[in-house]
Formats: sequence, structure tokens, C-alpha cells
Amino acid sequence: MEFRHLRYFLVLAEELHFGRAARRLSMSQPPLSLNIQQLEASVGTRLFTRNSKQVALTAAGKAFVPAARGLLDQAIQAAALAKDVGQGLVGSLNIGFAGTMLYSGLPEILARFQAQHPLLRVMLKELSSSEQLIELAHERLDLGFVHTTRVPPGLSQILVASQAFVCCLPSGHPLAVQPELSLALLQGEPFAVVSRTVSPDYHQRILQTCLDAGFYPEIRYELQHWLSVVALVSRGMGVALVPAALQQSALPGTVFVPFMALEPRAQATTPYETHCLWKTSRTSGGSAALTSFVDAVRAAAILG
Amino acid sequence: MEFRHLRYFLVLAEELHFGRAARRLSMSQPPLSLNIQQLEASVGTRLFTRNSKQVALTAAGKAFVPAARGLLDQAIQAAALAKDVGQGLVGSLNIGFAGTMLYSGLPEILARFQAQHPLLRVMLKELSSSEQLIELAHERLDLGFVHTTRVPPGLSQILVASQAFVCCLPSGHPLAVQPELSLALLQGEPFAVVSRTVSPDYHQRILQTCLDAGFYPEIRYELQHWLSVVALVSRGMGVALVPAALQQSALPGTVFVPFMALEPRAQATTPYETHCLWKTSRTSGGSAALTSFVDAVRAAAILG
DNA sequence: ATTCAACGATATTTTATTTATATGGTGGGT
DNA sequence: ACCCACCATATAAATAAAATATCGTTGAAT
Repeated sequence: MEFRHLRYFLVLAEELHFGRAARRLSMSQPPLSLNIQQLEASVGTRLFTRNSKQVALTAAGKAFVPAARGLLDQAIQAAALAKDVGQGLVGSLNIGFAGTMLYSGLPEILARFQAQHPLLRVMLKELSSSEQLIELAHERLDLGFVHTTRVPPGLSQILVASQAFVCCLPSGHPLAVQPELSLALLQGEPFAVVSRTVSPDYHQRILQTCLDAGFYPEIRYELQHWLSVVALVSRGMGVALVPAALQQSALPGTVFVPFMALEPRAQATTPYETHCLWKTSRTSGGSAALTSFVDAVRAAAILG
Repeated sequence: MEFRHLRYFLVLAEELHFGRAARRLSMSQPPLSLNIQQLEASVGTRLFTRNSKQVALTAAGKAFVPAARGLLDQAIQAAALAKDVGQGLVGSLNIGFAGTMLYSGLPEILARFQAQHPLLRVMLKELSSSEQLIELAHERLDLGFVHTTRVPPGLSQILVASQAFVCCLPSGHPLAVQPELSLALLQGEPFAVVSRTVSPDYHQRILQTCLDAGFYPEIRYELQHWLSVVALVSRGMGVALVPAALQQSALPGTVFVPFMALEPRAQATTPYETHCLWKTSRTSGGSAALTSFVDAVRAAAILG
């Protein structure tokens, strides 16, 4: 059975006349006869009764009409769907993100992208940076928002957000009233940090920052999540250095205070950077949806 | 797009290797490459990414796999369905019947037929004999069970049942105790008959039978249905001559009594015959389901 | 770094399929 | 009984598909 047979069959089923049907198909009559015979042979039954004066559908032919129509329609739709997927108009994207991205532009990027690609289903999964690297390698994620300086080979990246660290203090803390403070003043305070396994890079940064300020921080709490760190501070249990974006979490009982650099002209710390990562091979002809998303991220990164 | 493309596509999507796929398709590799290119051209997108070391499905290709499978499956199922319809295994039959057939073998015929063809949907419609002739001519009925002696051209027939007329009397009637009676005794009784428009042939028969017995029946009631006739008798309102099959209706208050022929050796009346009718053209290659049903009727007619 | 082997794409010939032209049979209408 | 309309068949031309041979590319091994 071939699609050609179905097309010829449907026209003949309408016309019930080999000559007219052949004319409508812009072909001559004999090949139409042959094609119908071939179709009947492949189906295994007569689809038309025909004598020299009359052509009519058999019961089998009547039953076959909607099926044939359905097959042709479905073929067209299948092609259209595949084309749309190929052009990134429809499809699905699996995107991972570190928790802080909720306060660092992810909602904006997503809203902008969804407005331009309403048929693309974006699935978001909160994962630590290191988990995302694994998932990206296994192609279980199409793209991830991570805090990592070391980028494995084969991955492309865009700098999405860059923000300073700030001190996070409980609102009752004596230093909380300062507009800006010297980091050295936090010496001896109990520090809350995100666990090393969740964000190894962050650990290194906090440590280096404190050492630059001339003291070794007393790390008493290791949490699994940034919001847990802020929540812990809000209960008065300790202090923390967190990305500035966490200010927007607006947890009651917390105060965020910038801290000064040691030398007046320098930055207080190297900024905390969020990168968007994806497998380079996936955007070079691979997934148009991913390419579109990367474009959206790039546009947002330029604006921000 | 052709089915060939879909078949090749699916094998290649499994193997992800042109050489192996071509071997599985028992063809050489170049035409496979060409066919995939043609499919991609007709769909409008790349379905595979390929370099000399690796073949992989694109997102569009992944989306196209189930669609292609569905199309091939549907084609096979459509052909199978049409074939079954053509062979009379599945389908539907519209069958008309005169009311008395409910007591003259129709349930038995139907049960036997349905047991042999469980996938055939049989739709039954109670219609008068004359109505059935019209419906048969318009092909709105595939087959009908009628009481008609005159068969229009183009219709085939089978004698399904042949039964005598019997007297139907109210149980309180003085003649109801007789094992057999002479028709002449019913002279002057109020007769109930089925309306002439419903069964013109029957009218003629009743009249002739009574005239043969030497009297003209006093027809006081004209009913639309045989069961109405029997019901009327059961209420003591009159008497009737009805086909023997009506005995099985078992309406309380009725008694059925055979009547004697005038001459001892002859039949009391010509038997009341039920014929099965259908358009001859429909069984000669037209509808296999109808042919099967006719066969079932024929078998039942021989047994009965 | 160079070579080698594996793979998919392309070119060209061969084969198969499809179409068109011409003609034969069949049934209905006059 | 003839003719006309129509579908089927036969054969030739055109088209499309497949096979063989070859090229270009890529990744791995030496």
C-alpha cells in the first residue's frame, strides 16, 4: 500500500467514475484502474464493484474511506509536527537551575521566552550546580543555570548574572544598623554556609573572602539550600555571606548589609557569577528549541 | 512522503547506522541515504544528525518516530478492517421483519448467525411487508422478512416459514372447547383483521378462505399489528384467523383452534408463507455479510 | 602528526515501476 | 441490432528506485 493509492482511492470514491477521477488526478484512466487493483490486492478485498456502466463502493470500500482519509491527514499532521519541533516552535526543554536563580532573573527570562514560544513546554528542576553538570553530561538536562567557574569541555556558557556578596545578619544584631561594615567585624560570629557538596565553589569563595579580611570564619552550620541559610540567620542563630540576590527573598528577621573592601578602590569581593550552561553540540543543528532558549537568555543577559 | 520512507526511517531510528539499517532492509546503503533525504525534504526538517562516525535523531526525529509507527500500524489495521468487512466478518446489517417473525424462527436464525459472526452488528426493524419492499428498493434495508406473494424484480427470496391459519377465539367462546372446528360456524362473528395497508396480501387470503367456507366475514376491526388482533380477541371483542405462529404469543384469554378443510383431503388453507427478501445484486460480490446471513437463513429454512 | 579504517554522501549505470497510447470487451440505451 | 460509454488489458515510453563503484570526512591508533 502506498499513499498514492489512498489519494487515488479517495478521489475515485467521490467521483465513482474512472474517467472523471483520472482527469481530476491529471492522469490517464488506465493507470488509475491499475492502481485501484493494486490497492485492492494489498488490502485483500474488492473496494469497488464496477461494470462498464456503474462504479460503486463495496461495504469494504465504504469502511476504507474514513481510514484512508485519516491516514493522509495524519501523515500531513505528523510532518507538520516534526517540522515545528525541528524549528523549535513546539517541543519541551528540561532546564535545571540553582535555587538563587529564582531571585536572579530566571522568572523574567522564562516569562519572556514563554511569551515568544507558547507551545514549548519548559520543565524546571532545582538542582545544585554539581548535580546539573552531571545531568547535562547525561543529556538529561538541556540547559542549566549554575554557579561554577570550572566549565567541562563540550559545554557552552553565558554569564547570566553577576552580583556581590553581602552580609546577612539577624535584625537584632548590633551591626545590623550600619549602612556598610568591615568584614573583620564578623570575626568570631557563627557562620552559616551552604554545604560543600552542594556548592563547592561557594565554600572556597567564602573562605578566601574572610581570609582576605584577616580572619578564619567559624563555620558552625552547613545547610543544603540558600534559603535555609537565610532562614537560620532570621532565627538569630548566626550570620552569613550570601549573594545579593537573596535580599529579594524578604524573609522577616533578616538584614542585608554590604561590606567594604580592604583597599578603598577595589571591589569588596569578586562578584558571584551565574552561568547558563549547555552542551555545545545540542545547539549546532541539534535542538532549535534549545537554541531559541539560549537566545532568550543571551538577550536577558545583555539587558541585565 | 511514502510508506517506504516511513519503514526505512523507523529501522534507521532503531539502528542509528546506515549500513546496518540498509542490511536489515535488505537493500544497499546509498538508496537508504537518498530515501532519508527525501523524507527529510518532504517533512521540511532534518530528522537525523549524522557525520561519518555518528548518527542520532534530532528532536524532530524523536517526535516523528511515534507518528511514523502510528501511520504504518494504522495502514495495516485499516487494510485488515476493510478485508474483514469484505469477507463479512465485521460490519452491520439492517434487517426488516414483519411482527410475526418473532414467533416464526427469527430469534433462532439470529442467535445462530450471531454465534458464527460475533463482530457483525445486526440492526432489526419491525416493518410491514409493504414498507419493507420500499426500504429494500432504496437499499435502506439489506434484507427483509415479509409476507408477500408478489416479489418485485431484482429481489431474491427464500421461503423461511410456512404455517397454517388457525382460528383465534376468546377463551370464553362456546366454540373454544372444540379440538377442531368448521370455519362456517364463525359466520356472523365479528372479525378482527390486520389493516389492508399493512398487509394487503393477508386481507385477500382471509376473505378468500371465508368465501370458500360459504360466508362473507363481518370485518369489524382493522388493527395495525398482529399482536393487537390477538389482544383484541383476548378481551372478548371478536374472533380472528391468524397464522399458527401467533399461538406462541401466549396472550392470556385466547384459544387457538385449527379449522377443517371443506373437502377432507385438502389443506384447510394455502399455508401462510414467510419469505426472506434481498436485492440480488447485493449478494453477488456486494456484501459478504449479507451473503453470510442469507446462508444462515437458508440453513434454518432447511432445518425448519 | 600521519595513517588507517569506518562511515555516510555522491555519481553513474542497471533495474523496476509507473504512466501513457492504443485497443479489446461488455453492458445499456435507442 | 446497432452504437456509445465505460472499464480492463496490452504494450511502449518515461520515470523513479536501487545497485555498484567511488569520494570525502572523521575519529582512533600508531
